[in-house]
Amino acid sequence: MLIATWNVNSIRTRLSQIIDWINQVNPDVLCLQETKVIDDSFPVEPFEKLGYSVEVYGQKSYNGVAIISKIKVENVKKGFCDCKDSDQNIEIFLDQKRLISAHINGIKIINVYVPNGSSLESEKFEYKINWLSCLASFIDKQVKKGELICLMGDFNIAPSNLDIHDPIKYEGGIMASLCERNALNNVLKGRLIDSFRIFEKNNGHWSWWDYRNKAYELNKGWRIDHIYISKELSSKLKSSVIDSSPRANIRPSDHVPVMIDINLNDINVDFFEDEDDFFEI
DNA sequence: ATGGCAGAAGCATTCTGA
Repeated sequence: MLIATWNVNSIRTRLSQIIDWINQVNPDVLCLQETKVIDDSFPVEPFEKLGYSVEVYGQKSYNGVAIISKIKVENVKKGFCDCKDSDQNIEIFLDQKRLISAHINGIKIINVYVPNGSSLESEKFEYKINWLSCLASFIDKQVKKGELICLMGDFNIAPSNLDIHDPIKYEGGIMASLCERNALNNVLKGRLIDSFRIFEKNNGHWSWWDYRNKAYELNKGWRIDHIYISKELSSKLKSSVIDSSPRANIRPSDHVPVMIDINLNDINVDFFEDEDDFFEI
């Protein structure tokens, strides 16, 4: 089962590139961020023609997430709908469409577009940290329900200095601060694993290059797009890779796809047994 | 140290992103 995530920076501008990439890679599930369209304007037909169903949660101009899947999608949820008793007031998160989740093949697929935060002094930074706190509550709930989780998307955080081309220059700044890394680790709590780091321990692997200053030509990138999986899934993981090739396209997104290949042959049975246990509680 | 590039809205220029 191939599961991918890609911040496409406008679904309408990037549509043909996304279709080309799907035809090359043939993912089972593709999670998109920064679609930048209201749901009625999302171009669903090109995906449906290729045998995919499309679930969208978007808004005008900014943000917007979508799940595109060849496998049956169930129990679609939009936003932090399961966080009512957390210590966060989720009302402030309702107008920014940044999270969509669903069950696919017995796995809870959670697609996120984490706020950028602008700078550490900004009000947007506080929003980012609060948003991540709410995400932590959301994940806590899923774990308590016994879900197997695949949490992916644009996190706008480099988890370690290995994930920045020049960690000295950017140390402590936006996307690299201890505050953001702590907030991310509070989401993961050790129970969700960075799939990419299971296979690759070295630096030099980027998922985003700034449009400015010839960042791509100079390979000055960051790894800020991630796929986190439940510990229980890690032994089933066959690969986790970043496909940097679409960054060389004409008019590319500034992000590239990240994907995992996971062997689900013997997972569903275990999962549904666990689910029965859960419902008896 | 600073500015730089891209997309949306909408028609000149501003806002936002990372």
